[in-house]
Amino acid sequence: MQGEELLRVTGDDGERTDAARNRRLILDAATELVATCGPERLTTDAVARRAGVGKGTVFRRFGNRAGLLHALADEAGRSFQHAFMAGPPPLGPGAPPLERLIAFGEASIERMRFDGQILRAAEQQGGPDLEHPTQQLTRLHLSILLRGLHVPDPDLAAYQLSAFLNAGLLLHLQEHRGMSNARLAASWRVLVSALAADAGSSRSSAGPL
Amino acid sequence: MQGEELLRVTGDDGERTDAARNRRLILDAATELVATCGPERLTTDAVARRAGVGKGTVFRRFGNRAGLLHALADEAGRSFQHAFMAGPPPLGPGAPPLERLIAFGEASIERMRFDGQILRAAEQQGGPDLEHPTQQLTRLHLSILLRGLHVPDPDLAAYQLSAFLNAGLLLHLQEHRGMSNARLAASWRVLVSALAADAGSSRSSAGPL
DNA sequence: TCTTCAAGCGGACTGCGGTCCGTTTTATTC
DNA sequence: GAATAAAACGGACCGCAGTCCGCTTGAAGA
Repeated sequence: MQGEELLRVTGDDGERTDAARNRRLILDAATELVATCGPERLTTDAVARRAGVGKGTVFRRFGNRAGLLHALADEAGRSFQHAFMAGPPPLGPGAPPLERLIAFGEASIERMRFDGQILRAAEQQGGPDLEHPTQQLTRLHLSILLRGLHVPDPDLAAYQLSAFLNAGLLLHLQEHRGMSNARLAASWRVLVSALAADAGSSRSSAGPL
Repeated sequence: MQGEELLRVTGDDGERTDAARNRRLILDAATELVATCGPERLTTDAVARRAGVGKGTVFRRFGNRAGLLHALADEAGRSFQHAFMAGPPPLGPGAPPLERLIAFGEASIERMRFDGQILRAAEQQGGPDLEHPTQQLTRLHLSILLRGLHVPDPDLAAYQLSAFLNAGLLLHLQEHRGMSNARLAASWRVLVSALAADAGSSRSSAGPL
């Protein structure tokens, strides 16, 4: 009967200390297992066993296997996020939009070398979660740059462009089709340059860029 | 010791008659079940039971659940394939490449209304199979049209464009983001028109289209 | 410190995808 | 029609994702 909805500030977040500790244990265990056997062999049983927690705890913290993989992918991608949001140009702020877009694509393609496996595993587990915060942030970044180029429907164009940058496709082209990063980057450059040129020319009939 | 590698022609294909009969039984059973409960609730056990065959038979014929879903999707998409390969323009042959590209995108977007569910289910089952014959045919079609527009790397550009036309993305935009088919089609038109204009202008400095 | 109870915990349990292997069917040859 | 070998069959079996529910822990108020 006393203040039903009382606020408990226990850790950094509204998370109990044992819960926070277990979250870290699980993430660390998962990271080790991925490093050992690759993401596709990562079983929730193994993670729970290695972390010394019950299986239910893994699912409580991360919802499902996809959530766990996304959490791992996010940790891996944090430095990339920082690079395009606050790092040096042309990837970070300071360069003109088209150059930043080109740099973003090139960096995404390069990144597959390191994070591709985990990103693909996260994507393929139950269909890519297009509304995951990381995905949203990526698209927000793209749409701002596209708006800077005066592309007609930048939000939707951001979906289009990020569809091409997904890990499943890029890794496939690199591994199974043997395409070089240079070739992938060139095609990306053609695509975004075409969008930019088209938008520029339709805005003022003789737009130079 | 007698002719080890002897050729047996038993049915239309190199398939035994019981095998062919069971393939049809399984496909019919799966089609009915999909119509009843939707593709995501389609279990291989249920298909086998309904078809009156063993579970092993389902897997022998179709490899896995993804294979079965792809087979269903292919049946559903056969008329679409025919439309863009041999139907009336602008989707079929006879119209200029840019118009056919635009029509192809519009038709793909419209198609989701009918085949979207199955296509998405097939995609999401174990990651989209980019080298599935149907996918290859789609990209071949796109790359031919793109080559007609003198786009630099048409094979790769076909991958880019078909990435945007995948069912998971289109259905998400339609259902979860409430985007109209008109809006999706408009953005598609912008994209391919930009590619065409860019390729045309770089080929001859004052290309009119 | 003691009480209270929401939050967290964990492992047995369920359902489904996929495999395995002994049995049956089919087409061919003699 | 009998023999034969390959192909197909089917259901018991296995591994893993995800759920459920009774038990434990830890934070807040008294």
